[in-house]
Amino acid sequence: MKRSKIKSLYAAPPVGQSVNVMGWLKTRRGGKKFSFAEVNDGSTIKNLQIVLDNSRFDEETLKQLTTGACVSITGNLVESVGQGQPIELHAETVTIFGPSDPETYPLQKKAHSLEFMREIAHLRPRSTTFGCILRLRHAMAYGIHRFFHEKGFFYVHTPIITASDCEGAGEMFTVTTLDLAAPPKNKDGQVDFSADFFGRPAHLTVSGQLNAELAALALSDVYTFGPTFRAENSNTTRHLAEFWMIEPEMAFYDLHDNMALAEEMLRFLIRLALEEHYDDLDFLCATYDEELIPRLKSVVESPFERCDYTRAVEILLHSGQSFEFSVEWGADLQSEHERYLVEKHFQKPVIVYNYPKDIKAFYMRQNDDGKTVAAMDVLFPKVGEIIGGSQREERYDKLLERIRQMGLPEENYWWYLDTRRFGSAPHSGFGLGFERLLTFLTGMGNIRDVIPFPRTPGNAEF
RNA sequence: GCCCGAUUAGCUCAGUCGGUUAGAGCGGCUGACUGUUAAUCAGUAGGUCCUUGGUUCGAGUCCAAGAUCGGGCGCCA
Repeated sequence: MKRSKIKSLYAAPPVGQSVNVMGWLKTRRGGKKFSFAEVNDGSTIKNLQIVLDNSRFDEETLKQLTTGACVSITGNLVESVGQGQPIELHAETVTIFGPSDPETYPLQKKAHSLEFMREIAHLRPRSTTFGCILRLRHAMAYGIHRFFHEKGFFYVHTPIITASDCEGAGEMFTVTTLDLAAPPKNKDGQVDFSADFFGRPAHLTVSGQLNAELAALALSDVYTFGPTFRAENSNTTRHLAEFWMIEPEMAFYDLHDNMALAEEMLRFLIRLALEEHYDDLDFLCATYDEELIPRLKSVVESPFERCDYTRAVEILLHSGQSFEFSVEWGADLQSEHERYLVEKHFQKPVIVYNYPKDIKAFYMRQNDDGKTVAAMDVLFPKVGEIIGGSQREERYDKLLERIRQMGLPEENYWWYLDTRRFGSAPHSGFGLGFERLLTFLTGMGNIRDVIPFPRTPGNAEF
């Protein structure tokens, strides 16, 4: 018999028919005559209740129906007599694929702390919470491709291994095949990377942006969506050493077009989650954060605030709030400042734009005022900065000037500068941190709980 | 990297002023129960009190160092 997924049984119950389900037991309740088990196969948050007439099964089989066991059950699907579920399966045959010793299986039929589940990351996909998160993570990945595809964007694959440091800042992981115990040295005693695999120093990418720009200056609208790596010693609930980033890059977009696209995408994705994955969100809302669904709805329903940096500074200076870090034109906004703007002053997502040029990257387009660049950050409640982007500097001379001013190795950027020498075009783009989006969407307080296998300083288990 | 806090049973935690035999709930196991919903009821097992050193007649409790975890900040997405 063909196996049915539980999601499809709930969607269109074949009541009165014989069906087969396969999955993992969440719990079993035993009685003298009947036993009740709940099986979950991950296709949906919902479990299917299995009813077993104890007299039909040998004791050994019933004994092996423990929390965590993997089973295949065939039987008659019927409308449930009991309250709490519309349908249930009256078991006729039971096969135990993988028993699970209840004394040592770490996931019990009770709530566990998120901290504990991080320690059992190899088993936490079996938990209800992580099942929700993995389904939502998929939904957002799919939604991102769908959003861009429907707008005529092309998905480009930018390299994971790179010899350039995109922003001239940020610690990178080195990629090498040299013998670390005895690397070849040159005359000056430095490691001789000409003997390395790539014949030069190589790193894991911190951003696909520069490569995406190359594609945008041919295909007009493109995006990358891939893993990125930062070797920063960041110990927060918002940072990972390995994370996924979505980076669209669009020719002929100015900063305001860029902001409009970012807003449209975020609202599209959150609406998608609310419409198609309400079950999962509802569980997370009830379990972890009762404000979750209202917050998601408010983002979908009300437009984001636009606020230029200079005005943001004015608002903060006149806020009457005392901040740990003082507010001053020219300094970057601190977390506490961003939080005030989003959560207190505007009470909705805010896009801050036109930042002082000295605190932003070399590739951002200089504004006519000579002081600011066409940068923008999308700030969300609870999670803070979720997107950073800009209109790119398309003028060769201005770009080269910034590279030199910032002391970057000009020779590394010859190919990037070439795009400004041949058919340069105004263009813009941004980077969305995938896990930050998921942190916001799921209401999880820690970014380590929205990625299957988090990599952070000192932690690469699993 | 900086600043706080925590670490006691499988999990979540309590443990008073330093005192003799370290507790609870949940989970597990055993049994009872005619359809249960994180079932209920009864019983039962389960401990390197993070590690090392120190103070003390005596340390889960006080002190120091270290480890690990958590939160905040910085860097950013």
